[in-house]
Amino acid sequence: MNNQDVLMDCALTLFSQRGYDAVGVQEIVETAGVTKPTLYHYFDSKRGLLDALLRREASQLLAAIKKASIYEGNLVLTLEKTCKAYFAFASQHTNFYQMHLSMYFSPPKSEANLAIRPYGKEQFKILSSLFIQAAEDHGNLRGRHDRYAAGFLGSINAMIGLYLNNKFELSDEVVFNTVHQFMHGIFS
Amino acid sequence: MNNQDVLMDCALTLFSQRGYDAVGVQEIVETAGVTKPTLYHYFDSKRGLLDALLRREASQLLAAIKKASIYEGNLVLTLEKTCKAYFAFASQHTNFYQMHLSMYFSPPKSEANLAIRPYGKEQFKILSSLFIQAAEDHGNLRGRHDRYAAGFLGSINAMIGLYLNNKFELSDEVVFNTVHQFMHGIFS
DNA sequence: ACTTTATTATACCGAACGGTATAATGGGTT
DNA sequence: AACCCATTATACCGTTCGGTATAATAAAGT
Repeated sequence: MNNQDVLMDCALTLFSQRGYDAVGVQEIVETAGVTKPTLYHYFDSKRGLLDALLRREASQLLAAIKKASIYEGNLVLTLEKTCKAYFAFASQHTNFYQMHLSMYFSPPKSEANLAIRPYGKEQFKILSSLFIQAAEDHGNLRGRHDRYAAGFLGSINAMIGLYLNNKFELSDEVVFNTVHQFMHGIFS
Repeated sequence: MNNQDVLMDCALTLFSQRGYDAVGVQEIVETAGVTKPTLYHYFDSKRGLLDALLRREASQLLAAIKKASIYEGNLVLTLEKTCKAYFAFASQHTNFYQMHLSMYFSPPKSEANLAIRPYGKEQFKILSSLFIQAAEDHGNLRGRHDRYAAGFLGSINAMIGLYLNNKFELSDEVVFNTVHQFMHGIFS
């Protein structure tokens, strides 16, 4: 395993637990067992390390969501696939999803938020376009794709939040419940 | 206006835009037009300033939610009142709600998260108990109060997130839609 | 054996960090 | 006028911040 990946892995662990600002470069390189110039050899700056980390991880998330959210006429099925993709990714990349969440909601002018914004926009676009496509078959959805995308993602992240706090597992049952509730509400 | 409040207001503005870690004590006192010892006279530390700020603002939010979420037999009505209380507070305390959101999702061992955790727990307890009470009238809700609390709060915060990004206003129509969608799904 | 090239270690930079010691203020009370 | 006391200003503490200059090292190619 090369030092680039070791550095990114260590940075990911530290960032996900205490945040980008609170973790110093010194601590990262000590954890990785290398020295500072090594870090600056691979990444030009602390921010460069974060960007590389996002490129490596967030692109995987986006690819998974993009693939899962292809609409083929069955909205429930597509939402379930998408929700499942989120849950699977969050389970397999727990640290990264924690960091991703914290960056997504971080203050608008913070370094972390500026770094993740493009990926957030992209994520939102993917979900929005899903609801736009679905609105062609279900006219009563029309014109609300932004709200639906935000609401659906909010529901998913609420469940992942519970998972990250060890409240429960992200089973297929939770996938079903999340989507079913989104589609039909809590009563049915 | 006394310097305590001026300091808290300035800190709030700065924290909400760039985050607790990224804002130095020096910048806070300069913005407030005072000097460092003044800050340390009123608050023992930077963290003490944050705690005082949370005491002042978050307690208002909790009080508003607590009052709005009293269940009196009509779940839809109670959820609408609660949602409206969130929206009203977020509209009137934009900066604080932005900071509150970012702290709520901040890394689990970050200073910000440790500071807001008790308020987060309390908030969650208030919403949970609402669904527990409602389950006495609606048996099919039973045993899922955690998921409902998280999901409802997630939906609310998703809308407030859109509002904070200037996507739209938090009108009564959005209150109705948010609650209605939570209760009956996106189709009806 | 020699050179090249990628990678690493040591030591340091100025600036900003959170926090504090000391003493000068200035307004109200007696 | 004398005093008190809350509040403030100046100047500084040691530490850590992100970042870098210089050179040693080690492996690979010729």
